[in-house]
Amino acid sequence: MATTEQTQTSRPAGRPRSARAERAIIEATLDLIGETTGLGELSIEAIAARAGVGKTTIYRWWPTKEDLLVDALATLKAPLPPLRGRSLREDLIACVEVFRREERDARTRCVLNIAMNQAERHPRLADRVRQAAIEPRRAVLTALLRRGVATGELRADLNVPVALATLIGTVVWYMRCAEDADVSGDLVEEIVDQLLAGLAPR
Amino acid sequence: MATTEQTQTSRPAGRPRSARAERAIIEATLDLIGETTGLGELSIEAIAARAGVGKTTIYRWWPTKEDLLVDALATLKAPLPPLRGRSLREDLIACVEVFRREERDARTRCVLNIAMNQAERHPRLADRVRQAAIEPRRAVLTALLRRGVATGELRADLNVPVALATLIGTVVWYMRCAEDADVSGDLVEEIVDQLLAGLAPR
Amino acid sequence: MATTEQTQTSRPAGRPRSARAERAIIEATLDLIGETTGLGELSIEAIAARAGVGKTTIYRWWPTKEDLLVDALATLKAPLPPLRGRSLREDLIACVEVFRREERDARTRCVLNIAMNQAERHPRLADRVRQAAIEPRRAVLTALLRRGVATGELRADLNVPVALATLIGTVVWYMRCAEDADVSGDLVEEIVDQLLAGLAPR
Amino acid sequence: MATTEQTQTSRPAGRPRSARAERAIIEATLDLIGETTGLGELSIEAIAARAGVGKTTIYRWWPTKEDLLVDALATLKAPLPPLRGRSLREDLIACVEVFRREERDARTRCVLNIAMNQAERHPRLADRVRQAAIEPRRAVLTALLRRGVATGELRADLNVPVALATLIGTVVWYMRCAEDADVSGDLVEEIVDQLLAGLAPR
DNA sequence: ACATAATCGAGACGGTACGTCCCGTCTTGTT
DNA sequence: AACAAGACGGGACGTACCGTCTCGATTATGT
Repeated sequence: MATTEQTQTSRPAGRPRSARAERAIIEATLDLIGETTGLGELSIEAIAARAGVGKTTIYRWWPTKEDLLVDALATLKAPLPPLRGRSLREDLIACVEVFRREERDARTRCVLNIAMNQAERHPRLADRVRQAAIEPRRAVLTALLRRGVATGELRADLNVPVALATLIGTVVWYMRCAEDADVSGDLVEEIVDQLLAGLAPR
Repeated sequence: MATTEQTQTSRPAGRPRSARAERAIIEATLDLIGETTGLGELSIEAIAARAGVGKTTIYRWWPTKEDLLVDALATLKAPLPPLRGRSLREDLIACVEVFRREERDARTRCVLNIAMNQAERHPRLADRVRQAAIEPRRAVLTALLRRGVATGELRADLNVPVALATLIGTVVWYMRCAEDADVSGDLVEEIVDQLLAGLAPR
Repeated sequence: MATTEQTQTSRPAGRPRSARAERAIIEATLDLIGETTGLGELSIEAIAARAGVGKTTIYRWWPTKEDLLVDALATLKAPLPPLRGRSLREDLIACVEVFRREERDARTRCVLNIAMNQAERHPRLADRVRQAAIEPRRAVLTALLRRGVATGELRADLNVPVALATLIGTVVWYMRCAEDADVSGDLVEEIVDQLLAGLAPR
Repeated sequence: MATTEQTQTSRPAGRPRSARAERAIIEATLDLIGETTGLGELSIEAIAARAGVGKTTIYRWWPTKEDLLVDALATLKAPLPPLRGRSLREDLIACVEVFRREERDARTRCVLNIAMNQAERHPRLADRVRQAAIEPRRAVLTALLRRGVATGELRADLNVPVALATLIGTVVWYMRCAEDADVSGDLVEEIVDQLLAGLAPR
């Protein structure tokens, strides 16, 4: 058959993209976004310098800063919630724990920053981040809460989205705006318990 | 008593500071921070242009961008929570309502952005914003919750800071990250009721 | 007879102009123009500071920089050529000597700078300077040369303006552009003698 | 021998310097210095604007304004004095004619301005200008005068530098300070003739 | 092996905003 | 009034990055 054709993936000829450069760029982006306050302060020049790469190489593959960020943040995808235990309470605590731990790392914290603050300025970016980072956790928690309703652990008329927002919102607010901005594992349990108290049937 | 004029301390000589310029600068800053993604993208040049003012006049009074922002955001201080009604539920709803409404305006929303996201980058600014914008509301809500405990409307072992974070955090998270990022007044009631259900004695 | 009224010249009421300030301003202007490269670098701010005077006081009396310079340079008027001796040669040497000495002082040198270089840019200023500073010397020298023609010391068909330009031009060029930019009194004599040799009858 | 290509030393990597930009900058500088009164009024911003160039590009190659001026004025180097004729008189006239013509152009006139007036303020610049623009002419004229001495057309004890200053100084002074500041070709001849009359042997 | 081609780094390009300095104007209270 | 003090709107300074553009050098593929 033919000439340049390969069985499946015919490479287009020419020097192939450097995996090393790509990794270095993503890594440098994550480092710098963690030290930065917004897209405006994240400088391509600085990324290139830290990655030991020409600016051209960045612009060749990511036309806009958003594109680069989307790819970079995607790699943080998280270990995702963990395996589950046997009771609703236990599982909820485990889920929230993951959230709590991620909030302590500057890199992953900025994912939430973007999701929460950049919706108007960078809707495409915020959407992608929400899709990649928030949605999976929401799905897991939603399933969990629904299961609780099914098993009778939670009351039947539960507003699941509100319950979900309560769980996450409380932790996030506490960690970011409380006087003692630190949240211990114990506090997570307390939060979950309080929620459960309010949502129990009767 | 007398007038506001002072008897002794004469003004320091020279043309006095222009109130008009100061107002215009603060106003321009608020306009632009509302259209911006972070301190880095807020350009003094743009503020000066929009305010119809020389850059010098800005730098004369606010050495750093932070200083300017602190003063600008201070003017948003908010009408603050409203007068109170007669039941705990009613008052909580009123308080949260204020929060909800402020979250709809880009200008005031960015106050929270700073308080929640800039703590590491601009600690001085974040602290001042928290002090000026968050603390008063926290105080009011805390008093409200304590009153609820006193009157027996809330259970005695209530963890007040957690309850407070739940109230605010739920609303903020809902408005910023929920699928349908809009929150109606009804939803506010639902959130408060759910909280009360969990916190009621017994 | 009234109070503040004077016999003849009724002063216009209000605080009288400060002679001290005027002197200080003129003096400061001369100091600074001597350290400067052109009107553009002569700063009113600097003059006011050095004179210990408010900028207003300068602008009140001299609408433009040119006006101030004209007044300032006028005070340099020079002792003008000296008394004269008994021979043409002696008098010419005396005249040129004055020129030579003035060229050594930065303040008076700048008078010539303006006369020679600023004609296009500041015609009004250059004209006034020429009128005040150059013209008198030209008149004296011209009279001198004419007398020489009359007494038969110089040839009858002498082109007086050219002879004059030769005398002054040679000294100026020598002092400003020669390798050893210094001109001794002996050299002045040599220049005059050479001119006389070329202009002698026959 | 071979081509102008060099075998070993490869270019230093990176985009090469733009000849177009360099030319435009030099040209703009000359235009503007011709409309200006001194270094202080020559604004880099204006040069960049007129040249259609970023300020960076100027600062990259010329750290100071002086450096830029030196390079710019060097390009005016002049067609230099012309080929020579057969008599001393004819050659002197030709030389002075060049001088006269250059004094009519604002661009080249400012070369002399700098050489004559900026020695104290910008010694480096004045020196370079003298070296590049004055010295060659001085050399040619000096040779011419020495030849005249050798051929007996001029007297043996001639002070060459003084004679040279007389030639140039007379023309310059005449053109810059005489009442009718214009100098015709005829006048040049008259000046040369007068000089020769004074310098002829006996 | 060798032309072809797409990559890479380096770095110059035309720009924008920075924060500073000084301009010339203005607006005070004091003399 | 005239004065000093000094704030005002404006504009150029020299620096740091922006995102684009040219380079020579490198590294693969397809004859």
